[in-house]
Amino acid sequence: MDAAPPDDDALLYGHDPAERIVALHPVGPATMRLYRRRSPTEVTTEDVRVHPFFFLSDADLLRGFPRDRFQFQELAGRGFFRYVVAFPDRGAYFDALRHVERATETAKARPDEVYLPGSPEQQYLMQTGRTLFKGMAFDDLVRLQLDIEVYSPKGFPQATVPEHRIILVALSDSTGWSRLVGTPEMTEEEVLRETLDLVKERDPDVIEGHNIQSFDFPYLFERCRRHGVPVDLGRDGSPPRSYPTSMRFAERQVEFDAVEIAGRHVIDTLHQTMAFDVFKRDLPNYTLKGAARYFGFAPEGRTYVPGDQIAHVWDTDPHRLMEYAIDDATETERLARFLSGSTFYLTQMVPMPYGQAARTGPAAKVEALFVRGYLHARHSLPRADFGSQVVGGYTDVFVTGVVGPVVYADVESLYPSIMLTYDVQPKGDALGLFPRLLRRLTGLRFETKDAMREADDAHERGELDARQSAYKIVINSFYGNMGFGYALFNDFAEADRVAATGQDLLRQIMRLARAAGARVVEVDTDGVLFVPPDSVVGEAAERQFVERLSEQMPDGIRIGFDGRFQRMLSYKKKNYALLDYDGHLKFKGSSLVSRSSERFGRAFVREAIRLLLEEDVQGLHDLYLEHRRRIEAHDWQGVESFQRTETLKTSLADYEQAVAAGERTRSAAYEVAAREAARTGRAPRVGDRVSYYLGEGGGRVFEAARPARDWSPAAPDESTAFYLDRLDQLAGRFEPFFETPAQFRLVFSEEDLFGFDPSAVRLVVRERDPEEVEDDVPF
DNA sequence: AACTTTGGCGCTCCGT
DNA sequence: ACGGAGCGCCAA
Repeated sequence: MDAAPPDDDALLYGHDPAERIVALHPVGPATMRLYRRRSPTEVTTEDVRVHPFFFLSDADLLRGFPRDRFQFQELAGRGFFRYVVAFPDRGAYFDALRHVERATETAKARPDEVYLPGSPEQQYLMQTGRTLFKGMAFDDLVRLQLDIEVYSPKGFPQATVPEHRIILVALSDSTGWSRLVGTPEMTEEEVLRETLDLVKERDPDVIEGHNIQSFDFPYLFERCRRHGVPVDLGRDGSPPRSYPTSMRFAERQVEFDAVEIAGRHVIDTLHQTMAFDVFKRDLPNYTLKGAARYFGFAPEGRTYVPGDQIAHVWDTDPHRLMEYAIDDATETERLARFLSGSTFYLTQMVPMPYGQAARTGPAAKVEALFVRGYLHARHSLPRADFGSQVVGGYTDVFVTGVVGPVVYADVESLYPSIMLTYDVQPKGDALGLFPRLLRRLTGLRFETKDAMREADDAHERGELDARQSAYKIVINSFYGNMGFGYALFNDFAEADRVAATGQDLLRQIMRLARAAGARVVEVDTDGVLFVPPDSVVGEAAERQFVERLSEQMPDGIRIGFDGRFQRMLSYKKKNYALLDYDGHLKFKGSSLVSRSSERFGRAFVREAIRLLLEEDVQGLHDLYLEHRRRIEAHDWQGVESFQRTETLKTSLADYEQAVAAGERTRSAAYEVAAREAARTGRAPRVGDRVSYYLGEGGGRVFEAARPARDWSPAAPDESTAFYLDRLDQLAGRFEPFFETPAQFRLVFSEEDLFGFDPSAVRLVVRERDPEEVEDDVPF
């Protein structure tokens, strides 16, 4: 089977036949340039006329605006946005927006009587029903990787410091080509000119780099500006454009100036890595090397050069730095190949340029699909409802302590299944696109997964996997979109109905499992962890047990077997550890594995849990004493062992303002960042990570905190008292696992006047009866 | 300007 | 000493 997706579904893949547009960008007030791939190397251009447009609630709002400067059409249906208004050029478009703004007399820049469907490119794709990359496979793209090396003898490289300069640029592309630019004899200007010439010569569709948006590109452009080298990287010879934007990865926000290059796409593998980790929560860090090692993409025996030694290595052994740079480019290519497949396939569905699809969240993509569908049907659009969703997933824990064996069963695609089975549809969706799209996407995903299973070529399997995960992303976003306050097609009551039905189903599963003799340990949203009845022994029997549960579910709801474990340490809701049959421990929840804990603390908790699972009381006591000893002796691997690292969520100015207003209290990370900024003159950015430790001298944490890099093993000045407290605090988590608090204290203390006797200590399992909470379901 | 949701735990600060 | 509030990180 061809890895290219179907293109016969207008709703999903647009209304035009396959045409292989790889890029587009506005070139005038009323034109858009299309870049079409004709062959692996030939890209043709074509200028087309565009009509910037918006949706409007009331035609009267344009009364008095010159009639020859716009066209409008009344849309069908009783939606809120009942008119679509198109303009001959972007000047008229913006004039009209200002006109409407005045007419509505609101101070807001965007009166809510207008709906603006995205960037010019997105508008073009929406109104023509086109998509990018149609009929293409991922490998049809030419992707170029770029990695710069900067000479900065001391301190962080800064483009504005004259003596910091670009010495080396590694370039490679997806055809296997690669090149290094830079020798000790070359001037920076020569390096810059050759780099730009090579990029233009390779004519890539996509430029990729790790942190390229915030480091490589801004740095490169600034140095070019200083040398008067024109940055004509656009396919039309235009310079890059940039605009401030931000991306969110779960709780983390990253702000940067997004770079756009005419006719090409810019993909930052740092962002892709962070997006990946939102689901995995497993990466050691987000550096190129860290991510490459995690995924197994590091070239065998690759060269490593620590950042602060780049200048030194360049002076003494330039070839080593060259190997290092090309290894970086290789890793970037592998990372991008692995991480961008699903976005590539999303771009074939959603009317958005590739770079935009990589930057926006899933809700924006679902909305774009809906708006294109409604525009094509010439149907009016609903308005976003005010309010919020109330109901969420059901979570509870009934057993704490060490139990086993344990089986995890979950409802497959819980929310999508509910939405399909119970005919969920947001109230604004007059055309019924929601169920149609959901059904079609689900069908395509199953087809793709089937094809993936049958594919014998690993490469083809990879492509199909990327495609099915693109479907999955969109499918799962349908639910989130309904509960999103700014979504046109939101419906909080309907979102609540989905969540409440999910709760209902989960309680049903619990009852069935208990009735069949299982002990339910913990439930969370769509899955149940339970100890199977004594009669169920071995994987085959366990699977059969789950299958019987599944058979008792309503049609359309399937329960899957999602794992089996030797033992489990159940702590609290959403917090537990699982020991699989290979002896691997898996941790869940922030109280056991949070990255905000110090490394030594995480290691302590990990080892303690392993010992608890083995019921090794003597081992626990020894472990505790060993950690105490190390803290008292300053016996660390380095400051990394006990530093805390936090992400700055707001600017220092906003933080100070919030503190002054009494909206929040002072916090160590911001205080350390502020002191550092005052010292170095370099203001920290939102999303920056700050590492600090607690110095001796006491006081509140935010007062005693010191920058991690100031710590020296030669003169260790961390607060031993604080870290001993910290150890006890962490040990305190284990108290409920012991028969009595006194027994717990015996294990986690130094008092062994009469010697430590583990036989006096007993671990317990505490159990609560689920019936007592099984009240009526809210609906 | 852009923005998916609710549920949960632990740490820190600060007022009482 | 205790408990609420804010925040960061995590599960799904």
